[in-house]
Amino acid sequence: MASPKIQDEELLQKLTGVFQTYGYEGASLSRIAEVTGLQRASLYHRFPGGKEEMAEAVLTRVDERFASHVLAPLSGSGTPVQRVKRMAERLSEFFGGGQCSCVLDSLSFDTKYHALKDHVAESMEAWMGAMAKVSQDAGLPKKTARLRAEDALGRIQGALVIARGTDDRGPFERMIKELPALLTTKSSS
Amino acid sequence: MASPKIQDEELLQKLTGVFQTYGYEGASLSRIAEVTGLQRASLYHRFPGGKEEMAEAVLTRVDERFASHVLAPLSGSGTPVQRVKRMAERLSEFFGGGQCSCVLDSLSFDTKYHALKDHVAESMEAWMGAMAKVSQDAGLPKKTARLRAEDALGRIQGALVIARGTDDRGPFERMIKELPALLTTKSSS
DNA sequence: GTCTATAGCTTGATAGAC
DNA sequence: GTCTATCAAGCTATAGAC
Repeated sequence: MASPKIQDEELLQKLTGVFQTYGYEGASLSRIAEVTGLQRASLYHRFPGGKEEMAEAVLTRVDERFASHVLAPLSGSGTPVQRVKRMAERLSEFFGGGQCSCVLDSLSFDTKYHALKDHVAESMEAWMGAMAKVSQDAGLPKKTARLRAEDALGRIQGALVIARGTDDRGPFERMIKELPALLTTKSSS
Repeated sequence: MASPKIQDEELLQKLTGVFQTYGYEGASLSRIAEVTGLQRASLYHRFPGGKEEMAEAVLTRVDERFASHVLAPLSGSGTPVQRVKRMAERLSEFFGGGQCSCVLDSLSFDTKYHALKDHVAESMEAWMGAMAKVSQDAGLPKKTARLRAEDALGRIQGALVIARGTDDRGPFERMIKELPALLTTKSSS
């Protein structure tokens, strides 16, 4: 065929959804084929490395979208508080107001592919680094900023776990509102 | 045989470890057989309902151990702050200082067994309820206490996700220290 | 209560036609 | 680039001996 049945971007988007919802082991090729509309053999044409390559591609795309869409406002214009507020808005969009799980959670359980866990660790590190930076911009000491960034990532991940477990997105929404103060005020809100 | 090759308590303990580490789909019967020392057929004798029953049994045991070991101090003697401190100690023990994942996370991803997610929701609710109660004992208004309990569960789950993802248990340890203030002080610490 | 053996299905992955 | 057909291996689950 001249053009693919499904474009890379849409393919990766659907792949991400499957890994978010079912985790690595639960994301069977049959399920992926069903969701994407491609047969298993076609998936191997797009990802010769199989499921491992699919998961890596998903993490890489999430890194990129996170950097360019969610974290970008952190190093943009405005006061640190304003920047974190924009980041929090993007974050909420990214996770569908809390109804989507994070692949850094769903893909961090043990599998036979060790490289996956390493990638997850790097993604978390990058995420925390960006948040620590804006926290420093807000005038917090370096070490304090780092701790706040760790707190922030923890709250985000925790709120997503609660949302998935209880179908209550309230905690996620509150966390989004509290994020600016958490990352920028000198004494915890 | 007169007595089982492995006692119920130890069997459930090992089962819990497998579900924590690999999630529901990743917890294959081969792996469970290997870890427990029982053959697959023997596992079906102990759990006629198969893997679904094993996961349910794990959640039920976690509920019990949580209630009797971790949450019990919350309704015990002492000031609310002292009670939360004891709970936090037990919590840290329970999760090996952060190196174990929580089955409420690992078992909350979509599977074909819907009842699992319902059980997870109930367990989270019970956990939050116990924490909200001690928070009320500390003098916080009912609604505030509930929000603090949601925050607390979120921080715990988030810290465990970070620990699994980055192999850094620092955030977990800090969270443990901050838990008493989070649940008992009138304005967030 | 545990075992060996096995059934039947699903998995991840490959070969080759179009 | 996608497909049908196929493979070996893994999976959950069961039957029946001891």
